[in-house]
Amino acid sequence: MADVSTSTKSSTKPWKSFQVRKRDTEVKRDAVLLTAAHLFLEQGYRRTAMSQLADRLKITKPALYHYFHNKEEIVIECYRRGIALIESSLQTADAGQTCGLDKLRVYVEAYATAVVRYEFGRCVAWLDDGELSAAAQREVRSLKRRIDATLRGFITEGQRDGSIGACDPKLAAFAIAGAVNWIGVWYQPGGPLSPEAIGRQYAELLTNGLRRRAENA
Amino acid sequence: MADVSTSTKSSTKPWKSFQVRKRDTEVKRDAVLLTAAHLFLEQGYRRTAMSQLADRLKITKPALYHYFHNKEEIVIECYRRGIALIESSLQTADAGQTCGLDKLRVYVEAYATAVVRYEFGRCVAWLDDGELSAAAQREVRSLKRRIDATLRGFITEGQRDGSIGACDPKLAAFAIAGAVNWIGVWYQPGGPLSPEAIGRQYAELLTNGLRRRAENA
Amino acid sequence: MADVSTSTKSSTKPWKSFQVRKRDTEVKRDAVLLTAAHLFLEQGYRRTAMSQLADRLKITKPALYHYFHNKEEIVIECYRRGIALIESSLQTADAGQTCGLDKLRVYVEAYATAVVRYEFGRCVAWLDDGELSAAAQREVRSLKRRIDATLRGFITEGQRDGSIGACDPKLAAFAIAGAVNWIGVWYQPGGPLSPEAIGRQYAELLTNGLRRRAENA
Amino acid sequence: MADVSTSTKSSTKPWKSFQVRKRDTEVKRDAVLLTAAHLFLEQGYRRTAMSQLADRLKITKPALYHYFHNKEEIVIECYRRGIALIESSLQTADAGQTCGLDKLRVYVEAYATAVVRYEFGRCVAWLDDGELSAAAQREVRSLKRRIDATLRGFITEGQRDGSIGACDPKLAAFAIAGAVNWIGVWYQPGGPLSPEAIGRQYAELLTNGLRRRAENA
DNA sequence: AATGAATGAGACTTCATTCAT
DNA sequence: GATGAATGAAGTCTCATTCAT
Repeated sequence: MADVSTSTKSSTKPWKSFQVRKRDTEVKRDAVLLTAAHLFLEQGYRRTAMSQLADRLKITKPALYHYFHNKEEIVIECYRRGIALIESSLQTADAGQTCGLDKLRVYVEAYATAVVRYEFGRCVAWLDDGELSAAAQREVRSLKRRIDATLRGFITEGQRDGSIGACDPKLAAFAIAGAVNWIGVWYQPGGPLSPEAIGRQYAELLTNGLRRRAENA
Repeated sequence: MADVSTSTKSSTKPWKSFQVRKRDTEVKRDAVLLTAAHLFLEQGYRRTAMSQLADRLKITKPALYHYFHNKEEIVIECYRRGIALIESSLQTADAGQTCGLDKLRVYVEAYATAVVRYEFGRCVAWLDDGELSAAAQREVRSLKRRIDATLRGFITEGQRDGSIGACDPKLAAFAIAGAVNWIGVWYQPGGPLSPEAIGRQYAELLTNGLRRRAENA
Repeated sequence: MADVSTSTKSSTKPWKSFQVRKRDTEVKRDAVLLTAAHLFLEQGYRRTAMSQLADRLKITKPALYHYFHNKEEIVIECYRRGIALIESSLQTADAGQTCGLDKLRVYVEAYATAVVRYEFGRCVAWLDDGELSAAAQREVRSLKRRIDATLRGFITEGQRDGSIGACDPKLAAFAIAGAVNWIGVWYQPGGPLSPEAIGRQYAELLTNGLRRRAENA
Repeated sequence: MADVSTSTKSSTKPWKSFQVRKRDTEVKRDAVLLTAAHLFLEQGYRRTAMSQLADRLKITKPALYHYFHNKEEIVIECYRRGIALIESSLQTADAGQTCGLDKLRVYVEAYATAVVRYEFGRCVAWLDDGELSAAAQREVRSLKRRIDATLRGFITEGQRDGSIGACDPKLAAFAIAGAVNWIGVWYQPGGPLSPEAIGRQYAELLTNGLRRRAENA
């Protein structure tokens, strides 16, 4: 922020242009969201006080209200970003697989990788949407239901095409989603494993299980 | 309430014996805990107000403080009961299996069944221990660590004895624990599946995976 | 409160009976309302802070919330009491007059007297109902409309029976209601004139005007 | 906005002359005051936020502070304009009447007409001067006292010259002022009655009353 | 054992106002 | 002159907890 003058292209103007200021605002909104996501993941939505958030950002409490109307709007935006990130991650996942089990594996890998990689993804996965207003809940639950439906769909498909054994698709989908969502509880950025590695192992475990397989271990 | 003495069956004693009174107290403490567990699971610890708990029990708020010193003591006791229930469930699980994979399967089945069956088990699995005091956290985390260690131990053992394929034991244990703990999020008593059935399926899925197996599907 | 023991009938009981305690609560609720009415009339609803109210009552702020759910509930109750007092005052007013002008005079006298006599009446007359929630506004405006309709009705009746001269009944009703409602602005209890005297003079002025009349001055 | 110079008619001058600029400023100050008066009358001084005022004027909040030092200065200026308008209306009223009653009638008509006609007049009549600082209050109350004194003076004069009957001049003045001030509560510009018509009827009612008079009905 | 009343700490939010540009 | 950003003070309300009875 100190060397803003050097970062603007035209050095002829003595004050920040609208563009720059608007960009600044966006940057700060993003900073608020990211810090909030961290705090929410650390402590939960309820226990995170606006003053804490303000302190960590080194701004005053009312300044937060410059960027967001209220506390809930902040979580909702975290959710929205997470939903978008997860959805775009999942879109790449449904192509080019031949059987239900393979589709499932690719899908789970994409989902798990997104949850690991993105703070906002972890918010969607882990935060308790019971805190949200009815309207906001609908938005979030719609995504979750879609993911759940996709999981069940692949499982049923796999059972039909013989790639997946007998099981209750509902229960299996719950187990898979649970394992992935739980990542939000333990994952700390900076560990030795890359998001992709974690995603791959999760997908492997949840589709093929732990048992050693003769053919493709 | 003034003439309680007349309402007891044995009119030989002018007031309830200590024994009876103590038993009454125990019964009420239990009722408090169970109701609290339900509320905590429904809404989370933070969002559950003491007044809500009192209302649902149809007693007054200060009466709660007769049975427990404070709100935290209530969760801690929920945790304790859950820990005890889970541990006793797990104790039966390590006997008579020959390979790591089998031990793991039996253990996971016992763990999942306990989480499904007991409200207090679900509290341990699902409630955020970040709400607890440092001392209480240690207690809870000790159990969780023990479970985690056992899971990892079985996985490593299975990898040594050839029953389990290559994978990161830490990650696999996280995935398993996550899937099971997540049960607290979706499980509602009264569904069509028994706790045992759910436990069995979870264990099956998390150890053998979804892939159809030629030999023993 | 110090001599409560002497005010309870049966001195045999060492603690206040439920009855007494309940009565105490009612007394305090009333005290809150009356103090609130005074403050609202002095400063308006908005400018009156709950802390001010608490201070004047020599209790703490949250104690107020023991008696009323929120600030609005307090004004609403002031309004309700005022409405009841005014309505019962007005009920005695419609009997035994022969012409519209006389009915009007008696009615205005009753209304003005009620506004002077009762703090809560002045609240209804003077407080800005724009502060209230939609539901509460309906309640208040219903009364005001009823009063307005009655005034207009008497005026039209008087014009038909010849006791009242030509004028716009709507405008006349506004003028009368305005004069009476304005009492809330200037009236201070403890002045030399009794509420009845003020009511009588208001009614006289607003119906017969100031002009000296030969026949019955 | 950057090329304002090109949009002015006389392109001979590179920037607006002081005169023009001063006039612009005056125009905008006036716009602020009028909009503020409307908002204050609709919602009261307290409930009207500076941001609301800025929004309705389609300018930013700090821009308001270019024209006025603070919120209070805005109301005070509304009051001042209202006072001026009312006073000049009243000055025309004391001429050429022979008895106290007639003087009163003409005065009341002028007062009522001014309150109806001018937003700022209604501000003086209706706004609660309790919001103002001590200094500002003195200014406003001085006007109100003057009006009150004049009303009382005419009433006493009328009682001496026989045109007005027996009554408490103080009370009568209150009633008259109240009826007129209350206009601010219900009057909406654009109704069927002209300000003059309303003023005349008010004056008639408040001096001669409603009773039909044989001689000059 | 149990109650109604009360409290202190702290949460979220609003708003008039000012600052740097 | 005007803007976006920021602030301090204050307000309403919640809630775990305690006191006197």
